[in-house]
Amino acid sequence: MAQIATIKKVSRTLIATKGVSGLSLREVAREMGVVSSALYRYFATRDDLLTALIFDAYNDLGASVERADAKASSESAGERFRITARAVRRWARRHPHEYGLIYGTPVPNYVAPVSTIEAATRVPRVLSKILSDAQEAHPFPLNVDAARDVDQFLEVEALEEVLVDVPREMYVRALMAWNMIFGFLSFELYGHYVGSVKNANVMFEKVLDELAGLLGL
Amino acid sequence: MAQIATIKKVSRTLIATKGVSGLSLREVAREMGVVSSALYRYFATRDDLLTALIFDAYNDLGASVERADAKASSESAGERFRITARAVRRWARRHPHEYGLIYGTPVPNYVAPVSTIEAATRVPRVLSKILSDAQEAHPFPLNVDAARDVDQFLEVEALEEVLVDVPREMYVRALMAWNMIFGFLSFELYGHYVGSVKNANVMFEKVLDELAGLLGL
DNA sequence: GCAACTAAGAGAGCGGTGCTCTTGCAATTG
DNA sequence: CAATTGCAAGAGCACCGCTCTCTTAGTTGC
Repeated sequence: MAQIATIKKVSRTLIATKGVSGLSLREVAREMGVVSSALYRYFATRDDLLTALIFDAYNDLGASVERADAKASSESAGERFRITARAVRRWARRHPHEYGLIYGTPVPNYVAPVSTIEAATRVPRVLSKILSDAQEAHPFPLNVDAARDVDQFLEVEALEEVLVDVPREMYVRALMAWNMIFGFLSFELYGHYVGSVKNANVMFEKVLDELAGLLGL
Repeated sequence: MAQIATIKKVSRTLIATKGVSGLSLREVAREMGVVSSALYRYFATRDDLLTALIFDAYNDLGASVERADAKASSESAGERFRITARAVRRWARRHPHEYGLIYGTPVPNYVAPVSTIEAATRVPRVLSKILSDAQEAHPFPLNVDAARDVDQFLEVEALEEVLVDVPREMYVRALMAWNMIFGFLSFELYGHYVGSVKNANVMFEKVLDELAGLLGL
């Protein structure tokens, strides 16, 4: 196996057990039976390795969600929304540290490269497709006022690339739903539901119900 | 000044400039003109120092929000909700790294002590009071079904201590609103709105409008 | 078939980290 | 005055990211 792939694989298992702050190049090297300086031939810095892992995590999550939606193509829009949202959650719970890598506190001075941004839109794209399909099937009565000034605070040109065929009236709620899903997972994974939510599975379904209502699904 | 207070103060300025991962006991000691081992008399470990800072951050945020709500006591419930939510956001934007300390990726193996949990409920308590006041003033028509099985997935006994006089029918939406506010801030502060939201001030107001609608405010 | 080049790891070392343990000093107390 | 206590200093351990030079193994070109 190419060394780069091995390094990333070992790093992922290390992150899975000790968290991202517990990832050290020296330990990766030790695990590989190689001296630490050898790794610098493949990753100039620890942050470069993290960037590669972030990129992979976005794509892994994106692929999982795309797969889930593809399998649910015959379902109703509301069901597809729930299925894909559950796929996001399942991935997050299975890879909590990789989730933290992409949706937790960013490493200081980290600037996402363009390729990462691209990978990060895969989940929103899936949710967007469901919205536009639903809107096409039976249009949801929308408040036209909501579309008037969205270009004042949203990057409509960029959003149109992701929210294809989604009416502008829905942009705010669509962003909210996206945000709510990941906000929920952060709260769940980071322990903010301890003492208030005892069955996150059920609570998540309730949240999905509310979001579906908000989105007219 | 007591050494403990000095250590925390220096730590806070250090965190503000270099982030939480950039906080080192040795640098704190250097800044104080003292040798690093001296600090271990006051904090047995770096994590203990962080725990103290987390506790302070929760209380600082809680006090800010309580103050904002107290000043808005004559306003309508909807306005109070917006004012306190804005206070949360203002605090988060002014103390992004302390925000990360409490709502970002937790340090591995970290377990919040009871005192911290108590401090963490100050914001929810304020939001809850607004809800119960509004419900008292003019009751919001609630779906009684929503109250039926909440004890199946929520810690109703513990929640009743915080959500005082808030009808159970609203528990899910109340938790969602709380979660949405912090989810929004995490997205805003951690750069997930780059490329989609260009004016977070306005977007936040739109989100508050939606949440107010959801809560009947 | 041999020389030249290249890819990849070894090893030493720098300055940094959290943390421990022993030592020394100074103030306070009995 | 003697004893105790509080507090900081200093040395040192094992780890970290990262840099630099050196050696080895393999490949290429003639």
